[in-house]
Amino acid sequence: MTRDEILIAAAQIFSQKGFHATSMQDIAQAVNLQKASLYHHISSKQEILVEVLDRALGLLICNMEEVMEGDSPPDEMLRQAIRAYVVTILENRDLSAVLLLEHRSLEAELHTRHVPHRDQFEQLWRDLLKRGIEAGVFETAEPAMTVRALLGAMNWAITWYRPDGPLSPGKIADEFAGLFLTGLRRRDGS
Amino acid sequence: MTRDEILIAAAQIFSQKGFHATSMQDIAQAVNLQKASLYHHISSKQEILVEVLDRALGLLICNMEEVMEGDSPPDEMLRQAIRAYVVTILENRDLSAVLLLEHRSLEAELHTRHVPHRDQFEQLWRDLLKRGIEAGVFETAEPAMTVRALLGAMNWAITWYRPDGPLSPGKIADEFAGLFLTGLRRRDGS
DNA sequence: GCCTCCCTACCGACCATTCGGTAGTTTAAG
DNA sequence: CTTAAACTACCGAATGGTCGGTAGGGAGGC
Repeated sequence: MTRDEILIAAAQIFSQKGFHATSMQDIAQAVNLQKASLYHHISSKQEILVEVLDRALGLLICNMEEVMEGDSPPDEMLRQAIRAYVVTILENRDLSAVLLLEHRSLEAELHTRHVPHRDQFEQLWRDLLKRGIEAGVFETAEPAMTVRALLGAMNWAITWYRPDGPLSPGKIADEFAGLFLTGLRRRDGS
Repeated sequence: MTRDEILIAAAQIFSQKGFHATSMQDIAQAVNLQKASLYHHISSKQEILVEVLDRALGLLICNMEEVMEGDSPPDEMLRQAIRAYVVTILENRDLSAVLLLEHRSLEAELHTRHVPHRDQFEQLWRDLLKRGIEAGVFETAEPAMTVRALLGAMNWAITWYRPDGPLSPGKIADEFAGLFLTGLRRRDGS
C-alpha cells in the first residue's frame, strides 16, 4: 500500500460524499487497511485534503501553462485553453471535484495559503483575455467577470458530466469554445 | 422563535460551512436555543435540509415561470430569464448556495425524490432554447449542453459574488446575457 | 375570582454511536 | 537485528437525537 493509492482512494470518496461526510474508516476500507494503519502513511485527514488539492491544482496549472506558452492568436489559444481545461477536469474527475467543491473544508490557515494559488490560476485566464482584447479579437466590458462566466460553465461540468454519456470531454470543450466565441444568436439570417 | 427563523439561520450556516460540517449545536446557538429545543420545531437535521432545498427551488421556479409565460421573442425572453435567475440567486444567496452545493447531502430516498424537480427546472430552459432555435433566432449544435453551460456560468456566481463588490446582480446578469447571446469575438472588425 | 387543565415552548441531562487520532504490539522482508 | 507496515485495542470529544420535566399563558367550569 502506497501513499499514492491512499490519496487517490480518498479523492474518490471525497468527490462522492464530500470531505466532512467521509470518515477515515471509509478511506481505510477502500484501501483494505485498518483505520489506524492509515496514519503510518499520512498524518491527518486535513493533510490528505491538502495534498489532493495541491495535486489537482498542480495538474491543471501544468496543462494550462503548456497551452498559454504557445504563440497562437488569442482566439485560437482560447480554444486550446478551454480544451485543455475541460479535458483535464473531466479526465481527472475525482481530483477536480475535490478541488472545485471541497476546498472550503480546508482549515483556516491552510485555506488562506491555498487561495492565492487559485487566484494565480484565474490570472492566467484574465491575461489571455486581455491579450485578445488588445489584439482587437475579443470584446467584453468586464473581462474579469467574463473569465468567471467561462470558468463557471466549465467547472459546473464536473457536476453533470458522465463518462458513459453521449458527449466526450473533447466534444464538450469544442462546443463550449464555439458558444463563448460566437454566441448563441444566429448570424447572417437568411 | 419560529420554524422560519430556524430554517433561515440553518440555511445561512449550511451555506457557509456545508451541511455535514454544521452541527445542530451550531444552529441552536444561532437562534439562541438549546439543541433539544430545536426538536420541538423540526424533527431532524435532514428535515431542515429538505425544507431549505424545497424553498430555494420553489422560489426559483416561481420567479422563472413568471418570465417564461410572457410572449417576448426568444432572445429577449432569454435576457429576462437570465436576469430573473441571476438576481434571484444572488439576492437569496444562503438558500441558493444550499440548493446548488448541498443537495447531495440529502439521504438517498429524499435525494431521488428531489432530483426530478431539478430536471423539471432545467427543462424550462431547454424549452426556451428550443423555441429560439425553431424561430431561427438561436443556433447551437447541442442545446442540452448549451443550457448546462449557461446554468453553470450563472450557478458558479454563487461562489464568487460579494454584495459589497463592484458588480450588482443586475449588471452581472446583463453581462452574462450579452456574452452568451453575442459571444466574445469582436464583430465588424474595422 | 379562582382553580384546574392543557398546550406551546423550552431546558438540562443523558444516550448510543461515531469521530479523528494514539499507543503498543505483531508480522514479515531485507 | 532492524525496520517498515500492518494490526488490535483504545481514547476523549463531539455528534444527532431523546427523555422527563418545567415555566407560563390561555380556556373553561364553578
